[in-house]
Amino acid sequence: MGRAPCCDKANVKRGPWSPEEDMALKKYVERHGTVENWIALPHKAGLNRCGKSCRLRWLNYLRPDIKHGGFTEEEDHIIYNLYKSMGSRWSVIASHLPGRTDNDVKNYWNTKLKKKFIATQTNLTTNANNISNHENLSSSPSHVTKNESSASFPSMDPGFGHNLLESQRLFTDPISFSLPAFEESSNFSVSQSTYDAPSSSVSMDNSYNTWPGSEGGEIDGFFMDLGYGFPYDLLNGNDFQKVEVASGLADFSYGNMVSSSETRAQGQFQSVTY
DNA sequence: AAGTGTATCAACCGCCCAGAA
DNA sequence: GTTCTGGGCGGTTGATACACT
Repeated sequence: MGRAPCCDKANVKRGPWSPEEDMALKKYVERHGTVENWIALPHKAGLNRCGKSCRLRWLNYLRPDIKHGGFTEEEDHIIYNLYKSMGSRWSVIASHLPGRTDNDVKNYWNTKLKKKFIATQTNLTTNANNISNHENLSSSPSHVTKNESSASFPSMDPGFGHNLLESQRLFTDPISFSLPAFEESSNFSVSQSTYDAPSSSVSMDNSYNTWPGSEGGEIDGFFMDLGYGFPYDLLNGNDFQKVEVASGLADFSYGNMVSSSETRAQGQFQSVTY
């Protein structure tokens, strides 16, 4: 059996709402507090609109507690994490973001965050693919020129703390960034730290808030900073359980955050002499 | 300045589900 | 138990703005 349409689509106005229509809808809802029957509302409010359209207009635009645009970094992180864990359940995701609607979140994801997500995934894949390139460099001459390194080294993923243009720029210009600062306030522990640089032996300082050699401007590198704050960064934006440790690169484990001894994230940094 | 491509976002479409009849 | 109805949701479209050539 077919379903009866909610309204006579041929005889209702469609398209953008006029300020007068907005006013009429707003007045009606505010006067009645709640709407018991959206289908009946247009007639009562004197609107020549489909009831569903009225509901959508109210929920997504006219509601007084709605926030428009200007998503914060924190909101980005929440959306990203929830999307990773539950997929495109926009209404559930939106319920974690006061003042945001499912439509808003959905649009924001589709137009902006998805690109960041794809960039992240692509970058991680590129990193993995470049590992062998990097290993090959260990037999290269000790000084790596900027051009050579651009061709051979993976780029830094700038994470969600950076805008997309910056992400894209870094992606194609892998040695133009500075080392990200480590924060001390994490449970992160370094189980090993080895790295065979073409020109020198480099290891991570065990206090992990400095990158040995960076002061001299000779070391550049990347870390899988996905923007959640270290070390949470490395747990998200990638299937942490399945990341293979890159041989010959820095190798870290997160004993306090995961139980599996096999669970590791990879980090790597490169030596570049300008 | 004009034409074209791209990004953004409001709005619509159609399906699913729960509850009422 | 079946049918009908409205609410809710995710996917998609289309108009507009903006950027680029």
